Order: sequence, then structure tokens, then C-alpha cells
Amino acid sequence: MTDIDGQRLMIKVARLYHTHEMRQTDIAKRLQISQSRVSRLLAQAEDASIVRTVVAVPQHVHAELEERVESIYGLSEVHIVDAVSDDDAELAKDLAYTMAALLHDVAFEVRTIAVTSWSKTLRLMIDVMLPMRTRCKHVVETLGDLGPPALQHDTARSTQHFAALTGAQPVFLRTPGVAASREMKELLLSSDPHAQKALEMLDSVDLVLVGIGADKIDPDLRPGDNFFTHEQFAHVRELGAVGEVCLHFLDADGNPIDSELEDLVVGITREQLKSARHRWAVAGGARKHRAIRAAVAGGWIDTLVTDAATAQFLVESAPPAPQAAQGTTPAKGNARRRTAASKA
Amino acid sequence: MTDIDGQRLMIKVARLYHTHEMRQTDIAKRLQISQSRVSRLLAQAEDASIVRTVVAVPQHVHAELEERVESIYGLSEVHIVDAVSDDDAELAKDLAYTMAALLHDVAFEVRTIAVTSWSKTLRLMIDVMLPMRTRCKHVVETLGDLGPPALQHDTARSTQHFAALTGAQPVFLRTPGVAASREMKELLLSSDPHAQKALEMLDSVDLVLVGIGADKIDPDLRPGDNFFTHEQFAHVRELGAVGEVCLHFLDADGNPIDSELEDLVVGITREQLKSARHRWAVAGGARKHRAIRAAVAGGWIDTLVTDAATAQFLVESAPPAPQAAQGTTPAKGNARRRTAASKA
DNA sequence: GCAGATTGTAAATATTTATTCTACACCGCT
DNA sequence: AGCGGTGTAGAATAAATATTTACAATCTGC
Repeated sequence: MTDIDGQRLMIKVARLYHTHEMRQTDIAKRLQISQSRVSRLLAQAEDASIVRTVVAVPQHVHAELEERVESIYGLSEVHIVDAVSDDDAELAKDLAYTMAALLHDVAFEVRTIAVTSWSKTLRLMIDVMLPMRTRCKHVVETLGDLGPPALQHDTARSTQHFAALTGAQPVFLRTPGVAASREMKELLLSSDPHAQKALEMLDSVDLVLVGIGADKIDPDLRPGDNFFTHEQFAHVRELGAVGEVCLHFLDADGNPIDSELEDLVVGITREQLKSARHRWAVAGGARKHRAIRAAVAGGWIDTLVTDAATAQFLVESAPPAPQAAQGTTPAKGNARRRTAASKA
Repeated sequence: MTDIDGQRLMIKVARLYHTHEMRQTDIAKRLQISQSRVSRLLAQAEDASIVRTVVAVPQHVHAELEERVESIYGLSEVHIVDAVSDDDAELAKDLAYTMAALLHDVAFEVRTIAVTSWSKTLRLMIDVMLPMRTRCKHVVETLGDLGPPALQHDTARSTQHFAALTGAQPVFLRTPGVAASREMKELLLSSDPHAQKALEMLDSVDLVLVGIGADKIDPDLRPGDNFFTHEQFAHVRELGAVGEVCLHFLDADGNPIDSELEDLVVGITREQLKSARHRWAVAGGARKHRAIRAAVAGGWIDTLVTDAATAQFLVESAPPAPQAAQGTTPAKGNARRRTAASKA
């Protein structure tokens, strides 16, 4: 009772303040409470994400650059945020907000979404998303558990939260993401019907959300601890790896690198990834430039959210030989433009 | 140049403030400008609706009442806002925000939307909408011009704005909405191919947005001035009218009232209205109770956004004889529930 | 080229909002 | 009943934000 009542008061205050634009003192007078209480209720509403402020970038500021990247690499959409700085943490936040906004109004029908919640940026995105009404039925994890238990917990929570936001059922992959050996992987899977089911669901995915990893080990992931070792990373680097998408290592041109590591990963396969109807990646920052180019050049994704500097890098580093769309003309291209809505 | 630059600065400041949660003084220091400028840029961003704060009502507070209205009148969805007060202006704002939020995540495919921008609440809704990516192609007005030129201008601007927000083409009905006589109407239409085209497009509408009018003349609309006269209103009241939807007058049970006024209106026909795939209405307030009941009882709409008091009235006033859905059991019913997303 | 309008600026000030701090109510426990 | 612990309230106060002011720079139309 009291909680419901408190909640309603909070919402009422939030509405009076934000949508009716009343001052806190006036609200306090009207509701017969103190101004400090109003202030506190508002703060409460804020971090219960009852109120949310969104900063809508009106039309695409970097439209031209976006189109050039799109046409060079044959991507269907590129979204460039002009980040407030090139600091990694701040950049991640900007990318996350942009991706969230983008996701929030997907125009196409989505039944199954695969999500890589172990990407830091994607977790951040999930944190800042608003609930959305979709017809999405399932949210499936793309990879098994990686890293220390704390991270696994975050990841599971993110997946669960994402599912709640979209009104879908979460499908977890609660299995070590990197097995110690091929045999170990078989063993793990054979005894885990849940994991088998999850992996099967990755066969038909409408939208997959991925991060893009560099060729170094993320500091959050202790090497060896439920993850590849430094040695294993060094090995694939020797084979030419410049980065990875869902732990599939890629060379500079985006070709997948065959190595025994492929057999150790429990998660979405190359084929499953490529067969997803839409494949969105979010990544940026100088550290990941080469990895991102590999991911787009290899056609592993079709929509990219990144920063201006990375986009610039993608344009400047000569388009690689293989499956790039058509000619090199970076002109108007085939890409559709999106809704603009600036006002007088 | 300067404008673009100013715009980008504004956005940058808005992002630093809202998404990166920096203090104004820190932003000022970082960007080498004064705190007051930061403050003003933020205000600017606010009323350019670059930033928008939304108050998301978590789960439906009035879920039970909603379901009862739904099942009694056979509506597919009812959304109740618990308005901050019963003052008409404040109520309209609440209704508008709710409708906007609702519209923003329509899950179904929409190609053509018909909009009644001469409803005050709907205009307000359009003002507070955010741009949305849809596949909507056309936004068609449901009625011709009503009232004084200033209102006509507002209406046109709203329609245009709504189209811009949805990325659709606006289709105007720039013709008097109420003709002086049947002959006059014929004459007006025969010489106006644009209007003819617009009226034709109303044949196949995916979503129509309407207000609900009481049986009194709205103060914004001077009687006679491009609108019905007091005498005409009195006449339909004598015939039993309690309200209207798109200028189609209805009796207490929601049956349409045949009168010569039907022949004077240039706008969506009864048949066109009923044939629209989805029909959403927004209205509330004691003044309109009877009109709203007529609209829902007559099956003129399938989704209603209203206030708690009105919903209560709808439940209490005995369900009318005709085409109400099934039995009288106001229990759980057939209605689906929507996404909830409350957190710990 | 210059008066008048417009816009942008920082500093000072006023207003609004957040954060103490203290008091008190409400548990669960002995 | 009496005793800490916990949480929430309002009053006072600190901090943050908005507005006013006065002046400088940049356009605008003659």
C-alpha cells in the first residue's frame, strides 16, 4: 500500500514537474509537502528511470561521412555520433545512447533478437534503454559465460533486463563461453539441454547485436579465467588476427581465421551470425579501428554505430579488395535517408 | 556556418549535461565558455526539443479499470492516465503525452495515418511527439478547414509537423470543412482535385486518430464562422445528439444521427471511419463523458486514451444494449497485457 | 561608413534545487 | 515496556542554475 502510494506520489510529482513544468515549491504547496521532499521524489523517479531525458540528435550531422562509409563497405546503415570526447568511457556512453535510440524505433518486424551482453557498450546501452513495445518473443545470448563471476552476473542481468524492456523471453546461455578443450566443450554441451536449445535458436535470428573486440584482451576479462589466455591471443595475432566479432577472430580484410580456438567457443557460429537478418554492431575508439574495419569489410555486420574518428579511418584506409558493394564512387549512393525533424 | 556551429555546440552541451551528467560549471570550464551560456544553450536545446524528458508511467496503474472498460465496450485497448488534476488544460496535457507515448511505439505496420488535427488534444500531442522512424507513407487530414484562419493555420502546421515526425507525406484537406449547403459542397469539391484525392485516400487508412467532441460548440470555433451554427447544434441535440466524432453526431447509444448536417461536412465518412484498421481516440473530462460513451458504445473507435474519472463513468453507466462485445462479466477478459518494466 | 538593431559575452545577482542536520515515527528484539 | 536501528520528514542551509545587467562585437540598411 504505502509503496504503491509512494510510487504514485512520485509519478504525480514527476509529471507536475516535467510535463506541467511547475516549480518544486509550487508542487510542494499544492501537495502539502515540503520542497525537499519534492526534490527527493524527483531524484527517486530519476533513478527508478520513471523519468528519462533523451537528447535527440536532430538530423545526422555527419550524413555525408555516413554515406561514404555505407557505400564503400556496402553497409546498409552507418550512424556516426560526434562524441563529446575521445575518452573511452565517455565514448562508450555516447555510442550506447545512440544505439539505444536507434534500437528503440526499429521499423521492421522482430521476433528473435540475439544479444552479446558481454560487450561493455551493449550492457551500457541496455541500461539506458526505455521499455519498448515490440512483438519480440525471444532474446537469446550469443555467447556463453566469460570472465569472472561478477561479470557473468552483470551479463545475465543485462540480458534479463533487455528481455524485460522488449517484453520478450530471455534465453540464457549459462555455460562457459570458452572451453578448455574441444572435448570439454562437447561434454559441457551434451549435458546441458538448455544450452543446446539456446544454440539452436541462434539459427533464425532477426536481429543480432554485437560489439567488436580488438586483438587485445579486455581488462575486465582476466586471461585464462573463463577466457582465452594471452598465449592464445598471441597465437591468433600471429595468424593475422586484428580483432573479433563474437569471438570469431578476423584478419585485416575481415576473413575469418581458422584456428583451434574456433572449436573452444560456445556461442553463435559464423554461419549463424551471417544468416541473421539484421546485424548491428556498436564500437568505436582508436584502439579498435582495425578490428572495426575487419568486421565491416568482411560483411559480418550490416549496421554500424561508431564515432566520427573511426568513420574517418574507415574511409581513409583504402577499401579492401573483396566483397565491397559496388564501385568506389563515394557519392550520393543507394542509401535511404532517415527522418529529419528540425523546426523553425 | 555559425548556425550549424551553434547547433553543434548546443547538442554537445546537452549531451555533456544530460547523458554525461556534468555540472554546468564543469562544462563551461571544459568548453571555455561561461556558465550562463551553458545554461542558455541548455534552455535553447530544450525548446528546440533536442532534449526531451519523458515520464514513463511504469506499469498501468489502473489496469483493472482499463480491462473492465475494454470488456464492457469491446475495445481493444484502453489507456487511463491518472491526471494530475481535473482542470481541462492540465488534463489535455496529460492525455496528449500519454497518446504520444502510445503512438510512439505502435507495433503494427502503418502506411497511412488519418489525423484530425483540429482536435486540441491531438494538436498538443503532435507538439510533444518525438520524431519516429516509421514506414508510414501518408498522413491525411480527416476534415476540412474549420473555424477562424488562425486555427486553420495551426491545424495545417500540426498536420505538416506530424508528417515530418513520421517521415510521411502530408495530405491536406484545404477546403472548408462545413459547407453552407449541399450544393455548395458539391461545387467546392468538383473544383478541387486535391481535396478529391485526399478524400479518396481516406478509403484505406491503417490508423485514424480522432478526438471526441461534446454536444456544445468548442469556444475556439466561432459558430457560423466556417462551422455549424448554434441553431444547427441545437437541432441535432433535439434529434438526440450527445457528441460527435469527426463531425458525425451520435446519440446516447452511439448510433449515428441522420440529419442534413451530414451532407455539409467535407471529411471522412462514417463508412471510411469504421473501415480504418485501427481507430484511436483521445478525450477526457466531465464535459465530454456522454460523448465519449457514445463513441465507444457505437464502436466508432477501438482504442481510447482517457482519464480515470471518465473511465469510471463508462463503467458505471450501464452498458448499453447494442453491439457490446460479450457478456457483462467485467472480469479478466480477453485483453492482452503490455510490457511492464519495473526494477528492483 | 555609420546609426540602429541584433547577438553574444562575463559578472553579478536572484531563483531554484540539493543536501545537510535534527527530530521523530516505526519496527524488531530483549 | 524499554532500547537500538532504520527510514523518512521538514527546516535550514549550501549548491547549482537561471536571469539580469552592461558592454562589446557583428550585421543591416541606408
